[in-house]
Amino acid sequence: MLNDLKVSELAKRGNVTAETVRHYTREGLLSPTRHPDNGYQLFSATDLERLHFIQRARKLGFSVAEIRDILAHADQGDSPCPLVRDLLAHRLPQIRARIAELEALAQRMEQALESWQDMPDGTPDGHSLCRLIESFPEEAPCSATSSRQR
Amino acid sequence: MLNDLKVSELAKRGNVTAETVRHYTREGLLSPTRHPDNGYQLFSATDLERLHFIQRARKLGFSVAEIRDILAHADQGDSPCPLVRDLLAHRLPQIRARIAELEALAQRMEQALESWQDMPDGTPDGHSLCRLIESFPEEAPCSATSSRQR
DNA sequence: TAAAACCTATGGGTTACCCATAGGTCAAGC
DNA sequence: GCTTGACCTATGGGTAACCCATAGGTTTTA
Ligand SMILES: [Zn+2]
Ligand SMILES: [Zn+2]
Ligand SMILES: [Zn+2]
Ligand SMILES: [Zn+2]
Repeated sequence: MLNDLKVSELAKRGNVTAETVRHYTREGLLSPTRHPDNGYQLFSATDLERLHFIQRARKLGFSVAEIRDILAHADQGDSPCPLVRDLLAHRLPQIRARIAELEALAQRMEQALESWQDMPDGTPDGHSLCRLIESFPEEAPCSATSSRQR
Repeated sequence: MLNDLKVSELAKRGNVTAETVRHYTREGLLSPTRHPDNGYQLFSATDLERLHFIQRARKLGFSVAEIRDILAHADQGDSPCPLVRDLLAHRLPQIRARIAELEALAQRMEQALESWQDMPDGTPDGHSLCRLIESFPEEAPCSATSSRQR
């Protein structure tokens, strides 16, 4: 059996850093026992399965907090499936919106670089700090690029 | 003249919150004087121009730390234009890469939701926590969604 | 037996703010 | 003159998912 893995051993098998394993443990996604003599954390084969599960869920965009909730449901014998479907269905349009924001930002950046090709470097005077940047409009207070996800 | 604005007055004119003005001040982008009697921060018309400049730069994707550097160059009479061009040229491909990551994530999410339509909700047993999530591969350790920008 | 490699816990850093708290200041109305 | 509310101040904690540094104990290896 694959029992009694130490932190770095579990990390190696899961292809993550030991710090990541400790992080998931701190956040309650993994619950190792302790070696009675030295206090080292001991992970089981089940924990390795959980780690693989966590990685799959992370790759689908679930947050660590959400995965903790999903695992808590499963640990209680309660089906997490409705929660899982709901979380993903709600997150997807947010990701799409974030992509649209970043696409708009990238286009502003490209337009800036392009229009700057014809402009010489300038020295700031009393009212101009950098004509390159000032040549761009500001309109809405940059909420398009700074809004948080979720 | 528009001198001697208090925090919330400058914030209102710049269409940001007072907290944002304080944040920029803490970070060294704005340098208000102090009212000798009550210690209130006093912003000038120049600070309002700087705030507008900051917002234009934020909208082009510059970080607060980068804008502080740009302003420092300008304050020393040194042209920030080369720095500005360089920062944007380096940031753009990173934004493009981030967009590609999020696009890949969105497609995984869509594929998951689609394939889940045919799957019933399940109850976790000893080895399956959630068959929905487990029906998806893991491969690379989810670096595609968790890698930091910059 | 001593060094190398590993473990522990704690706390600070990352980004661009937001918010809560406690206490001082100012304008207006009574 | 005084209360009330709106404003100001400084401090510190929160966000997401980790990474890293430190100090000290443990295990393994030479
Ligand atoms: Zn729940
Ligand atoms: Zn499920
Ligand atoms: Zn510089
Ligand atoms: Zn310039």
